[in-house]
Amino acid sequence: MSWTDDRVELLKKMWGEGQSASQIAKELGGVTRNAVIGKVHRLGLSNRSGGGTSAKTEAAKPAPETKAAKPAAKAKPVKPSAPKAEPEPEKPVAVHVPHTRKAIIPAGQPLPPQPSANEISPEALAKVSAIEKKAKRLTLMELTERTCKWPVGDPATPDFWFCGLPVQAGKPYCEAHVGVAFQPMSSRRDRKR
DNA sequence: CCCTGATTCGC
DNA sequence: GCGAATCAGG
Repeated sequence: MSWTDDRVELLKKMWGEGQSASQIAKELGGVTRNAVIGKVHRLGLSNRSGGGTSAKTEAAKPAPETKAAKPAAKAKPVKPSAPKAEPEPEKPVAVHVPHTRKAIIPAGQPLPPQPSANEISPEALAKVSAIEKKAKRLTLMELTERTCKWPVGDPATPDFWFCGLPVQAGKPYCEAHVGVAFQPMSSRRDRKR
């Protein structure tokens, strides 16, 4: 397969839409994701401009050493990683409070934040509902590093299970559940005084 | 282990 | 120009 004008155009389009290289390669057919990435670079649109997703602006390497001489001493340049001060409220796994049970939470204690009690995008919820039909229904011990750890059901009930669908990129949940687990930010100023 | 993009280099 | 192999990371 060659990069016809048509295919290049589709490549540009999909890349602009934030599609992954593998996705694009699959769509195009006859090429691998490497080919796509290589082409993207050659086209000079390596950076997804326009406020895309994670735009990696890799700083220029001070020493573009050749591959021939790279023993093991990896000169680590300075890492100007800005200190992220994001108080992201990560929800602990398996701490979902069963609404039906009554004696698990000590009396007088404030309830831990429940994700389901929040106002989540209806679309995200629908996505979750849909995804839960396909869930693998894993038990706690079946969970691995790459299975979605989203709990479903009442922990005090036989039909309690974890989503178990493949997670993505180090996140604890699958794509759908990440959507509801990590709230952007909202409905926090109800503490209006 | 799955995925992602980035880079290199023989072709 | 092309893309597999490799690198680097989530």
